[in-house]
Formats: sequence, C-alpha cells, structure tokens
Amino acid sequence: MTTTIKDIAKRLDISHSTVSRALNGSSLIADSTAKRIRQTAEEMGYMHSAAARSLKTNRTQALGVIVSQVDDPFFGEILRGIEEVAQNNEYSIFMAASQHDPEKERRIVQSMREHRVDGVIICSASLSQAQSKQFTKYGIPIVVVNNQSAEDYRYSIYHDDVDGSRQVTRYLIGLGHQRIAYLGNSASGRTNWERISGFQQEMAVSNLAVPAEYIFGVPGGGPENGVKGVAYFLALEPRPTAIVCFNDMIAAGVLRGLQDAGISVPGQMSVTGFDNIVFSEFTSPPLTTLDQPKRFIGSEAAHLVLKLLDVKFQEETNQEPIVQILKGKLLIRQSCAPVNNLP
Amino acid sequence: MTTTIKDIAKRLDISHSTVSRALNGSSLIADSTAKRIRQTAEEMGYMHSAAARSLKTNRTQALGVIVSQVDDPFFGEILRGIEEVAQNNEYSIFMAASQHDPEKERRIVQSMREHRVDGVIICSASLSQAQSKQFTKYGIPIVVVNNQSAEDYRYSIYHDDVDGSRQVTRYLIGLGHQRIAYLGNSASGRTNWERISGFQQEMAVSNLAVPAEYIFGVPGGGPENGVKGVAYFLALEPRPTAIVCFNDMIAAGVLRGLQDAGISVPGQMSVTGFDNIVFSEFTSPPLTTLDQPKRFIGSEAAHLVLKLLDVKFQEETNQEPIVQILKGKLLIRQSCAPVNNLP
DNA sequence: ACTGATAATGCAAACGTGTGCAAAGGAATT
DNA sequence: AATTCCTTTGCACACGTTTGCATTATCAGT
Repeated sequence: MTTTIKDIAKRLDISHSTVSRALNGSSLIADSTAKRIRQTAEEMGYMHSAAARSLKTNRTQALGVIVSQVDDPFFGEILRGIEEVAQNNEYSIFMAASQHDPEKERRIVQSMREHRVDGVIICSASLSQAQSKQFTKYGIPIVVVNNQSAEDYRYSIYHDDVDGSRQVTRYLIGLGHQRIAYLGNSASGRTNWERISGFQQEMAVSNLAVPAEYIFGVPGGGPENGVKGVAYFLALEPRPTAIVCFNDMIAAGVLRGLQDAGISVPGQMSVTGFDNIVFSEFTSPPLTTLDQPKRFIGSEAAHLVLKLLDVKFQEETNQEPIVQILKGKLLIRQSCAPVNNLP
Repeated sequence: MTTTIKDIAKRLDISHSTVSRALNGSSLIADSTAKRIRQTAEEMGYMHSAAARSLKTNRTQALGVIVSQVDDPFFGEILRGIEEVAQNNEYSIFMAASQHDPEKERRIVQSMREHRVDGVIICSASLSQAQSKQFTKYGIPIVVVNNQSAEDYRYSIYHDDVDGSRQVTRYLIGLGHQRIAYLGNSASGRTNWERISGFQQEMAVSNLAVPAEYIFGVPGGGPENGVKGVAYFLALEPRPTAIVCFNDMIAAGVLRGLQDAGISVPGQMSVTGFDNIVFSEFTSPPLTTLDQPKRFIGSEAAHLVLKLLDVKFQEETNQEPIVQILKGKLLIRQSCAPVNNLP
C-alpha cells in the first residue's frame, strides 16, 4: 500500500489536517511539528496523490500538448522549449499526436478534458474549431503555436513567416538573382501563404517579375516533394536561377534532385531552406536557411499558458487577446551563390 | 461549473450510482435507462473526472515516458511508436526529458509518482538505479528501451547492436575493405560497447587485423564529433579505407570533414552510419546505414508495459524477466564502394 | 487570578467516483 | 395466494486530499 497523509498522522498521533498543512508549508503549523512531519513523511516514502489533490483544488499541474507529429524534428525542438519551462514551473505535460486524423483529435481532446489539464498548447496541429471549442467552453485556456488554420485564436505565438521569407528573398536578390522561383507546400495553410506573400512582396520591392509558373506547390513537406518540385522547375523555360523552398526538408529533396540532374549547387542553381532544422547544416552543400527560433517559440508558448493560468493575471487583465510574433534570422551557409551569367 | 455524475442523476431524478454504472456500461442497468442517461450526459457535456475515478480505482490510464532529449530525432521516432499504441489502448502519456541531469531526473520521477502513472517507459535515459527503484518499489512497472547503463532491468526492449554492427562490417568486408576503422561515441555506454564488439567480431571472422588506433572514441553523438573523428583518422598511417560510425549524426559530420579535406566519398573512403534517422537519406552521398526499427521498438515497449499492467498476465505468470531483442537491417545507399587499390 | 488575544491543532465536510449490499418490483413457479 | 427468483435501482461508504470553523493551549496585560 502507498502511504497516505492519514498514515503519517496515525504514526505521529496527530490529525491528518495538520499533516496536510505541514506538507504544504502552511505558516499555521509550529516549526517543530512541521519538521517532524516532513521527516516521517520522508521515512515512509510518502508521495502526494495528485488525483486526490486535484479533486479538491481543481488544479492538476498538467498541461496538454497536441502536436501533429512527434517525429517531426521541427516539433521536436518546439516540444523541448515547452517541456523545459513546464518542468521549471512544476508542471507536467500530457503529450499526444493527432497525425492530422480528426478521429484521433477527438479522442485526444476528450482524454485531455477528462484529465482536466490546466491548459493546452496546440502545435501546428490544424485542430478543428469544434474540438478546440471543447476546451474554451469549459474554461481551459489554449495557446496556439504557428496556427495553420484560418481560424483565430485569442492567444497564440507565431513565427513571422512573411518577414522570414522576405529576408531570404532579399538575400537572393542581393546576390543578383532575378529569376527566382518559390516551391511551396500546399498541404500547409497559413504558413505557406505567408511565405509566398513575403516572397512576392520582396520581389515587388525590387521590381522583379514573378511569372505564375515560378510559384509551385507540392502536396506535402517531406523531401520526396522537393524531388518532385525540382523536376517541375527544371522543365521551365527560362529556368530559374534560384529556388526558395518552403522548408528544409523540401530543400533537401531539391538538392538531391538537382544533384541527380547533374546541376551543381550553388554553381548553377541557388537553393534556400526554411526553419533550420538540425540537419540542414549537413546537407551538401550546407543549406542557407531561415533560422526559426523553435525552442524559443516553444518556451514562449509555455510561458503564455502559465500566465493565463495565473490568478493575478486573470483578475487584473481586461482579457485582451495576446498574439506574439517572433522573428527568425537568415543563416547563410553554402547553398547560394551570386549569379555569374545574367540573362 | 463542470457537470458531474450527480448533476445528471438529479436531472433524471435517479441515483448517481445508476448513472455511474450506466456510463461504465454495466450490464446491471436496464437498456432503456442506460440510453437516457448516456443521452443527457451527452447533452450536458459531461466528461469523466479522471482524478475522482483514479482515486477510487487506483488506475490513471496514463503512462510515463522518460526520454533524455525530446529533440533528438532518434527518440522522436521511438516516441511515435509508443504514442500510437498508447492512444489505441486509451492510455495517455506523460512525457518528460531528463537532459542527463540527475536533479531533473529526480523531479521527473517524483512528479510521475505523484501522478500515479500506471507504468513507465524509460528511453535511453541512463536513469540512475536509485531513481528507477522509486518506481519498482511502489509497484509501478518499468520497461526500458535500449538501456545504456550496465544495470539490469527485468523488462526491456533492445536493439541488437552487436548484430547490426556485424551486418555493417560484413558488408564493408564484402566490398573488399581490409583497413576498416570504427568511430565510437564514448558518452554512450552499452550501445557503443556492443557496436564495437560486433565490429571486432566480424573482423575476426575474416581474419582481419584491427590496430588499436583504428578504434577511436569521440565524446558525444553529434555531427561536430564526426568532424573531430575524421581529422584523427586522416592523420593515421596507413589510412583506413572505410569508417564505421557509431550513428548517423556522427557519420554526417564525417562526410562533412572528408569533403572539406577534399576526399571523395565513396571513391576514396567508404563511410557507414547507424540508426537510419530520417535525414540520413539526404546527406551527400546518401548514407549507407543500419536501419534500426525505431518506431517498432517504441510500439513493442508500449505493448510490453500494457501487458505488465494486464491483470490476467499478473496472475498467470511466474513473473520472469522479459527481454526482447530486435534486429535491424542494413540499408545500402551510396556512401560505400569497393576498394579499388588494395594495399 | 482573570480576561483577552494569539498560536497551534483538531473536526468534519467536501471534491466526483465506484461498488458491496440491501431493497424494491415484477415474473415465474408452486 | 404464497413463495422464490431475477432484474433493476438506491443507500452509504470509501478513495486521499484541502480548508473553514471550532477548539485548545499559551501567554501577555490588567
């Protein structure tokens, strides 16, 4: 049997309420008795029952984190940021992957409601509005990271994809490129639009034309789609001299495709990635990419939920939406070069 | 207020025990009333209180997963395997990263004990014996995945690293290599030893000598260590013609180092990885590596804890240790070639 | 020595469930 | 019509905490 607060009380011939207070550091209890209690609690291997406690307090000290895929290295880093601040604030995390499956989403949301998580962080999972309402309806605060759906959430952390995409494009333009193509991921919503938009804005600033066929979308964010995309662009006439890719995975596929086609990077074609996932440094050539502060995004998201959970905050504030937009930084490596032969 | 079982009872002018039974599908309740109850439960947006329930039942339907790093792509895939079967069996998962920090480990173990997780899966976190005893002592079953420490656990899932390493080495020998070096990760315990051991065994089978300086250890599993390692091997005389790397990350670093040194792969040097993490396919050249069934390892681990939790199993069995050893498969890509100029 | 205030502790109810046992209501058997 | 039996429901307690309130012990001030 696990030892309870009452066991300790009995052993010390004391009321269990005293034990409870002592263990929670109440100032009501005399130092001497508090000390004795803590000591025998230790001896008996006592451990709080989170269940019993949260039954009374309506707090579980647990956060729910919903991610679309755990094995996506991008989420891995965000998760790390979240986990770190959760841990530092004595919160545990419930993790679940939706895999873009509505039925799984339903079950995840249900399970998290049953466990009465104090708050929820949704990572790029395009969770349906209906599901997320299940939380807000019952007063469970939600923070959304890099929201993909068009729906608006009150509290969210974004990466500034427009700005990031502009940085990348500007760099390429600075290298003298004029025929720049964009390879997007149609399966991704808002993120993709904003990256396209940033690309177009920056091109427009420099009065560079973007023919419609220079913007292409592939149906996913994996490397295999980069291979597809590059095949498309190579068939174009005139051919672009640089390709801005939706993310690093796709860019890796593009590099592979170009190599197979015997086109040297960056000699004959410049390529950029996006996100700076861990291995983008080890493609060949190393990928010039936009370093998105993933871990920081995660930790900010966690800080935000915790803030929403803070009683002081709940009272004082007018409950205005909080949206935090973080900027990334261009990371220049070796996949881009100046155009040598202008058209 | 969240609606409780009693609210439903009151609304239907019925006892709350009847509601409880109906909602748990007890056969005692008449179909007609059960139906009415389920329906109004739905209407009122009722959701079980996991806390209250587990207070009575001593079951939380939650598993703890301790990992050393969430953002390691290797663990990401294992996690996915775990998460999938947990979800399919109505279990939630508590995730925490130890970061190799003993203090964090302590807090994680405490938190999981407080939350009374039904079982724990430890992934390559070299959790101290003292901490893991905290679980077993209180009857919480543990399954260990790829245990690094020398300590023995009753239930564990291993990858057969000896066999994997032999497969890789045999392949290289088959290509005609005779001077083969091994680049290990000294920070990793058992895994590293076994991979070295497999390497040596296979070399011995073919009567090939392994000079002491051909086995080198770097202090970590990241790519930067691959760069270090390759510098060491290149200075050797005679130089090896192939390098067997501890894992894909290190191999990626080796590829980078070789490229910087102007040595072509696989023309002048063959390189192998280990694990087959997602991007090993996108290094240049694509890495020949040992495909470790990571997702499967994860799902097997989850199945094993669930089995340990099963009452039937607990009764029937003589409680013998269960150790499952899974074999990986050599994945031939383009980082290895036959030796052209034998010494 | 008595009052009043303060510090420390105990009592008991509640949180939302599950479940053994008793009870009620029929239906079936005698 | 009385008995037995089965089906369905309710009663009441327990799970391990927290917490408002009452109670006791302690002590200073008159």
